[in-house]
Amino acid sequence: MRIADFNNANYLEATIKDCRVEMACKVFDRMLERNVVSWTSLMCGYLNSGNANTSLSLLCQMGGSSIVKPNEFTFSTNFKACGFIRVPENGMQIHGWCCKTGFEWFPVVGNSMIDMYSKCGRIDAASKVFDKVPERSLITWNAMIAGYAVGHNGDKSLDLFKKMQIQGKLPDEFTFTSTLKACAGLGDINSGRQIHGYLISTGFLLSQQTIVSGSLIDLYAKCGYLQDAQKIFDQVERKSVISWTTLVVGYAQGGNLSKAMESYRSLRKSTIPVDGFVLSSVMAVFADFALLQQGKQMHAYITKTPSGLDISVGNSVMDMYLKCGVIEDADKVFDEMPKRNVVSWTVMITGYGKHGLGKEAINIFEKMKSENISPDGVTYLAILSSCSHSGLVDKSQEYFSRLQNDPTIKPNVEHYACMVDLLGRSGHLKEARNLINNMPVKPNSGIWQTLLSACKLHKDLEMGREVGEILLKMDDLTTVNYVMMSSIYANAGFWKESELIRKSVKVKGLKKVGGQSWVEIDKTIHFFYNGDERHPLTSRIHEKLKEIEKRLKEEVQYAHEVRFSLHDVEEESREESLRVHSEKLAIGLVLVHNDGIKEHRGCIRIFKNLRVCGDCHEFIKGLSKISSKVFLVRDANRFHKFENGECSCGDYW
DNA sequence: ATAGGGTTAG
Repeated sequence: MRIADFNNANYLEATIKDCRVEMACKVFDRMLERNVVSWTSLMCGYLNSGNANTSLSLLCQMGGSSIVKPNEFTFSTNFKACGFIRVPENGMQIHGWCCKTGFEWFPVVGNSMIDMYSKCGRIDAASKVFDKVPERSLITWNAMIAGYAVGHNGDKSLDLFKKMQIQGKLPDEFTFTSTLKACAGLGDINSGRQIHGYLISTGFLLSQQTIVSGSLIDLYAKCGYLQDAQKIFDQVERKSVISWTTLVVGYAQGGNLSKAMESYRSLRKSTIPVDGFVLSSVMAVFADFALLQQGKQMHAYITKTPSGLDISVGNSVMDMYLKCGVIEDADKVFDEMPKRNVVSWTVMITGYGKHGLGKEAINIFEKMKSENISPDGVTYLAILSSCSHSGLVDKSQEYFSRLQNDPTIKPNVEHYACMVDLLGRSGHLKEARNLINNMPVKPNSGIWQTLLSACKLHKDLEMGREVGEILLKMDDLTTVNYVMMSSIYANAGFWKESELIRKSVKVKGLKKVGGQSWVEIDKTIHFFYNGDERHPLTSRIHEKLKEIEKRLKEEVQYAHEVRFSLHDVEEESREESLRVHSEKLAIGLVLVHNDGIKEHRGCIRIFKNLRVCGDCHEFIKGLSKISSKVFLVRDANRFHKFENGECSCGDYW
């Protein structure tokens, strides 16, 4: 078992390994004479069983000894330990120790330091070490190229790849896999194809087929060339579960659900056992598509399979239940997990937040401490957005200052965007603007979009104009940016400007994502576009919707008015809103289907890829009242639970 | 006893 696999290994295996280390430790304790080799061996033992912390504390003990001194083997082992558990602070200390003792000039030490800093996300520190290495071996180059590739500096990986060849170093299969990863990250299919060519001509594609093909599958899949990915996959003689996972994820991320499932089924038919990686990947597909029945079925399978105990698998099951709107089942999985990590807690906080259960999300956040798990950047994002979904302004400011005072986390633009959103929609536009101006990170187009939608909500034409200009300079390809600007002008009565902007969208030929909703009935998923008439029951659906609208007008004074939602980041265009929105069609189908059934249990679950519009929101509210049914709608942003004429979002979304 | 590569969950 490689160290990197440990997190996902099942517990039985880990325990066996642990027992061996325990025995080794007893032997070590009874040794009369312990030299640097016995110390280092023990550290390696712990590290290989995933216990990096123990290795580091042994190094500490060694530091207090005047008899044995660490050597280059000891240091590189512990750099690996630091990289494994991502503790750059410890790594830097050991780095200093190496400098004092002169070990920094040993090739192994330099190489492992580059790797350590890269794995800890300190890419600048890694490159400083790289620059100082007196004699760069192939391993040195590879470590640095890999560091850049995983750290989203793919262009630098490719630069180094060229440089090393100029200096006469021949790349090997390690170099190729890292540069392929760089290409995949950059979406640079041309460089990727070139490297594919090298791999064929150098023979590495055949000699290292399984791993190298894995990188190629990932490259083609990430760049959207699924046919090429499939072709490579088909040619691999000894397919590994990794190749399979890469392909499944590739199809899923390309939106091709049926191909993703087809690949997974072919893995199950093969003799290769599934692992935690592929299980959590497939479960994530069910979560995103809200396929509750299939998710449940797989959950049942997971409980019978060894890797079902992996934390990441449990986390993905929880996330699936939450994204399907079944909080109770997620709770149960969470409570019964044998071990939880920071992701487990974050999944729960995010899930509760999206259901508008801000106070419960806060409870979960505070409970983390009892298990000695510290929040990370994503956890803070989860709690901030939970507060935001529930309108808990004070609480979110409290958590934001906790985040700023947390020395282990650097707030990123997403954190600031969350605060800008909260300030902006509560009407503190100037403060929101100031926050952007004074934050230590570079604003992206997303944060300006957030501020712009707040300007629109509060009808601040002056700031809206200013922000719109900044935004369109950064991103003139996204339709919603124009739509928002146009409606800010329209709201202020500047019809000409408004129309001008709308026209420029048409001239540029920008496209937007179409609205799509779906519903699961008796294990079948029915998808609807806006104005979709493909469903065989379309005429009955339309009749049903008309009947409801008539009753709504009579009974709850529902007016077919188009109310602008707060975040119309994904607002559907005017033309589209004249057609029947997809969520109404999905609801219509459920009601038509239910006509033949006397009793139906539970709530009706609808899913949508964009945000629900104001009109549909009012419609479902009214429908929940006159029908005495509960509707749970997951849109792109959060859940809306419609019950007795009211929505859990409090009309504020 | 040591250093570099393909996949996963928020």
